[in-house]
Amino acid sequence: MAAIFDVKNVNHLRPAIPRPGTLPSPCAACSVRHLTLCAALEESEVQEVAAIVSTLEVGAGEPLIAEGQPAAHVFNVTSGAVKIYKLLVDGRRQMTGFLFPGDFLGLANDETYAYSAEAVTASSVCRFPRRKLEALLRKYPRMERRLLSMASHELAAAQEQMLLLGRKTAREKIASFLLMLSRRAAQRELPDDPVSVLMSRNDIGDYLGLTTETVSRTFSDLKGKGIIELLPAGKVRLARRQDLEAIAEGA
Amino acid sequence: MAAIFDVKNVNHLRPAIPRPGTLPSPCAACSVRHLTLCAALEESEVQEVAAIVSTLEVGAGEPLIAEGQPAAHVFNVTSGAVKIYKLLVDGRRQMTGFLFPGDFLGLANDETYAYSAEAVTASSVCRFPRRKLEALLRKYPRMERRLLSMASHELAAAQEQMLLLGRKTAREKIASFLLMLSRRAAQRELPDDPVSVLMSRNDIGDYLGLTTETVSRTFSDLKGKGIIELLPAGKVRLARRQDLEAIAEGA
DNA sequence: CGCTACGTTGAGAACAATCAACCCCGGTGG
DNA sequence: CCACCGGGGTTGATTGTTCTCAACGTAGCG
Repeated sequence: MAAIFDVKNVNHLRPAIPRPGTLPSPCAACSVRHLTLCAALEESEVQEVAAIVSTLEVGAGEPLIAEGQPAAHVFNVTSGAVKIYKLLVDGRRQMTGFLFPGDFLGLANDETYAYSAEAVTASSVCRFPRRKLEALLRKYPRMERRLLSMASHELAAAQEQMLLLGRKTAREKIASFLLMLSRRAAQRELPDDPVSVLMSRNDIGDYLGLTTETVSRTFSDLKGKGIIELLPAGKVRLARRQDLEAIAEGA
Repeated sequence: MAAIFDVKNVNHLRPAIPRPGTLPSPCAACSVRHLTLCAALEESEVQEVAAIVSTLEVGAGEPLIAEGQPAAHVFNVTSGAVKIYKLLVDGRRQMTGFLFPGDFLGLANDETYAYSAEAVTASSVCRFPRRKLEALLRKYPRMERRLLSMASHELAAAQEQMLLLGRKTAREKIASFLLMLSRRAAQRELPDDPVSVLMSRNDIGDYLGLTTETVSRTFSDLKGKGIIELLPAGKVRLARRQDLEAIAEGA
């Protein structure tokens, strides 16, 4: 339990390619640009972004930001998977999101982060100093508009998640979760039917407001009914997607 | 139960002052401007906003927007209280927010609203045609920045609410709810200690992921312990705010 | 004056949490 | 090489918080 609090030290973040001076623009080859903030920019403008970002690699389980820390940076996930969460004083945890390539994190109202973030699997992120990004946003209103659009999308997702947390049963939550993963994989042109579930049962529980045991039991139950199949390496086949969708919507 | 579905017809929205031609600028006297989108604007620019808004009055319980409808307008609450919510197919409802003067609603990614909204008490709202507002945002980037700031604030609130829904007990939820109402009243310079709880037990339940009965029981319980006092007209005195805060945070 | 909507309280049921045992796997060190 | 350990996952038994069903009180309104 104590381990969840070990999110203070963010010093083990390492630059991806530790060869200053020989760095090619990390943005030029960015494979998720069409999904991110930078989708709003012309090729030439991307250069300016490249000038202010650092690319970082984070190992599985390593912290990226911690709730309450000064919000100095904004991040963009470029590979892997990141989880963001909030804690109660006694250690209860609520995952507020899983982030995949193209998703951003670190927007803050006041001067500190409102949540913690840590890598689920080995991941890379690009990091923008907040001040410099703000300057860039002022220069390129299209970029700001893009950010607003992304935030508004996040807001809609958050409301969907509130519906799930407040009103869905364990079964409905798991069904919704698998479909969400599948849809997001599809958006990124990754396999969406045997869908890859990278996070632990415990992480899933903390995302859905359930315990590990209930998550595990519910997976088994859905498997028993032939609605899903549990494959090796965390893959899940959505054998009867229609049924899964009906369950997710509360039918 | 069927009644919750009667949110289709939004034709009973009435202009506040049905005397076209003699309308004074509704924005000039706007008492919540410092809390809204328009906080970003100069006096002269507010004129341009005034040119595109309509002011509407909505009676208690009347719908404002319905999930799935074409998202033609964005709204700003100027008086009263509005609830926004999502429904499951069988009628289960999750309130995703209570809105007070200065709050906005109607941001949409795609072309339809992601949630329904209805007045809790008699309220007034100002309504922006979405297209025209977008044009204005393009013209005044400060306004767009203000909107981003409001959206990002909403996002933080949504994450806090996810923590509540997924991980707090009934007691903690009610304590958090009362403190939230108190804080928001204070922001608006309204009485924040005997705090005014305008919504029904059922609405509160649908906001906190509880049933009416549990909400009622939990209020009674907190009253029994001397932590709150239930006064007439839906007022609640936070007799021991410290304790309430400790409960809300899970201590 | 009776109706309906809302709130409160009680009794019992149910879903998910808790406590606990066990398995499997990968890593480590004897 | 294998025994040990720890983390993650599964399953079982039991508990408990919240839901459900039900009754009743009260206030507002036609």
